[in-house]
Amino acid sequence: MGKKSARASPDLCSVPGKVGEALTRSGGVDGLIRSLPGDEVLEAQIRVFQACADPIRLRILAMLARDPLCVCVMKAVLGIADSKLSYHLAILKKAGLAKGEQQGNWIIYRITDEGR
Amino acid sequence: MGKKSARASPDLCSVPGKVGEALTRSGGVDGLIRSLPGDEVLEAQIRVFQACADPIRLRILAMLARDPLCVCVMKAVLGIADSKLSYHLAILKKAGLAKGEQQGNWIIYRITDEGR
DNA sequence: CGATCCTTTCATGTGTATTTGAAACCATGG
DNA sequence: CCATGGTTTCAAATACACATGAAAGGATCG
Repeated sequence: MGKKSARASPDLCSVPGKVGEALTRSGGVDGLIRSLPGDEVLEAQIRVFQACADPIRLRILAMLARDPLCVCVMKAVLGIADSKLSYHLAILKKAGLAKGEQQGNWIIYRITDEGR
Repeated sequence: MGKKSARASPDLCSVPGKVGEALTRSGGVDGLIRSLPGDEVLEAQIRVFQACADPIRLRILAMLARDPLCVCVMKAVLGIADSKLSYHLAILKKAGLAKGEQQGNWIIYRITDEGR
């Protein structure tokens, strides 16, 4: 029994020849499902891609790739409000692309290896 | 006049020594602004990152990286509605990460070099 | 301690991405 | 030409990311 599917197999009775062959080679629909990356892996990747999907954040990364900078300089370059900048920096931090380090009165941000 | 800035220079009179040196080396705030990527470049990058920032689309790319597939197989693997799948495929196409080619009754999708 | 500068948090408003189901489109076979 | 299976388009509902200004935190210096 059950040579075809664990998941309710929809009308896959007929697919183009080449696709069918490749599909069989990959272990059928079930094999394909198993070969996909798990949720945790996906979430980590998405956090990075999502973090890079914004013009302000890309500009921040471009700046930090040159030199570590404090928030006030980045603010001057980007011409945006403090809170806005802080919001984007937090996203970059959570994605592991940048990190900030307190130095006296300032916080110096630098890009991480991952971010580069 | 204007040795300091085209853009209204906010209080950059005092930044931490190291940051100040690096900033000078990079041509000051204005130099930094000029060194940033232009809007068109950013938009293209964002389209790609944005396209990758979704679990369904990442799974689609993972599948297509193995073999070209028709929509019906992807639908079976992902277990989502047709229209939803079509929506995500359109985004991947627009970002240049995948392309579809009509073959008889089916449309075979394959990953592009960029997508890989 | 009080003042000041740098930075983050909060609450709210706004727009854009995603979901969903119905309807339309397209190619094939009877 | 009509019926059918595969795929996309459309319009309306929902969710989520981003923007904004006010308020709060933290460190330094007098």
